Amino acid sequence: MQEALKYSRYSFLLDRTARRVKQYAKQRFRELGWTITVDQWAVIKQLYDKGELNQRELAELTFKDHPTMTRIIDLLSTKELILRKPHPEDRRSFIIALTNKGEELVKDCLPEVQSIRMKAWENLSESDFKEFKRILDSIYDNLSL
Amino acid sequence: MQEALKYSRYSFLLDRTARRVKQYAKQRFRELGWTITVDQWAVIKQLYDKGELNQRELAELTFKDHPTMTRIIDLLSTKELILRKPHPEDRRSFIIALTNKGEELVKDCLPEVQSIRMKAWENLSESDFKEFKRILDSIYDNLSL
DNA sequence: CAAATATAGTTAGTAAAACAACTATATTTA
DNA sequence: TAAATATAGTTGTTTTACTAACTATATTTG
Repeated sequence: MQEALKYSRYSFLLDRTARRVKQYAKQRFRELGWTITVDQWAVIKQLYDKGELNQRELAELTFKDHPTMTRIIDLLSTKELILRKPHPEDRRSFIIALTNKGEELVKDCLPEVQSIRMKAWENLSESDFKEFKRILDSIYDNLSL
Repeated sequence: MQEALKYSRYSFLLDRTARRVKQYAKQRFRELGWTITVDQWAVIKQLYDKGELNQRELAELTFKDHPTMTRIIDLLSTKELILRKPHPEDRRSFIIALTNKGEELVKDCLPEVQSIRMKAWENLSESDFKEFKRILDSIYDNLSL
């Protein structure tokens, strides 16, 4: 089965490219003197877009698991970019809110993040984007539980 | 600039899908009772295909950095799947070789790994694969240093 | 209502990624 | 040849991923 060998390569390409994208963003973040990581950015960006959320909601939106989210939240709290507020009706839960400092940071960084993201997409078209999304979603769904 | 917002999504999709692919393979490895990780597999598969290599060559082939390779090699050595042999002409370097046990493991696992890899590709075509590869390579190159 | 179950979040362990700083050895060049 | 530079690999630190096991609180059900 020659096909198997060939399609086995997609996972390598996928992993390699995903790591490069993250590495590139991480490096630019560093160069710009930002003290947050790319994954931390994803969280505060969600809070900026959607407003206050609990940890479960943040985990679902960013496709991270709960322990990972706990730790990212811990780090963002230490940096005083977000705040854990007790949930008024559910004592198991926290409401996560951006601080003023966190909101300022998102506003300041947003244009630069967009240009970092655009960089990867140079020389690619609108229809490439659609194809790419379709194929990624298909892979994702094929492996869903 | 509406485009920036939209293309910012590709990195999320990419990261999410790459993680799912790795997670799926990891879970299948577990279910099959295999004691190696997906990244460890990538290393012993290279050795199986290409024969003895040094750590630098393995790092380049798998697109991992040297510290990461050192640690994967350490783990595979502990499991006695590979062997670090001194390089006859360069005392800084090691030659990494599969043990018999390592070679047996690759032979035993290969068909199942291929079927794990094929699973992701269900409902996708030959030309999808070409498009996918082209776009991933383009992103990778756009972000190269 | 009490017991069983589900949910929100945390902690612990292992693996991996990225970076910096390091040791040891080779190679280049002044 | 001695000094400078390059290369192979290691170690330490931080962050993230995933799993399992855990605490505390809510909800369901018998």
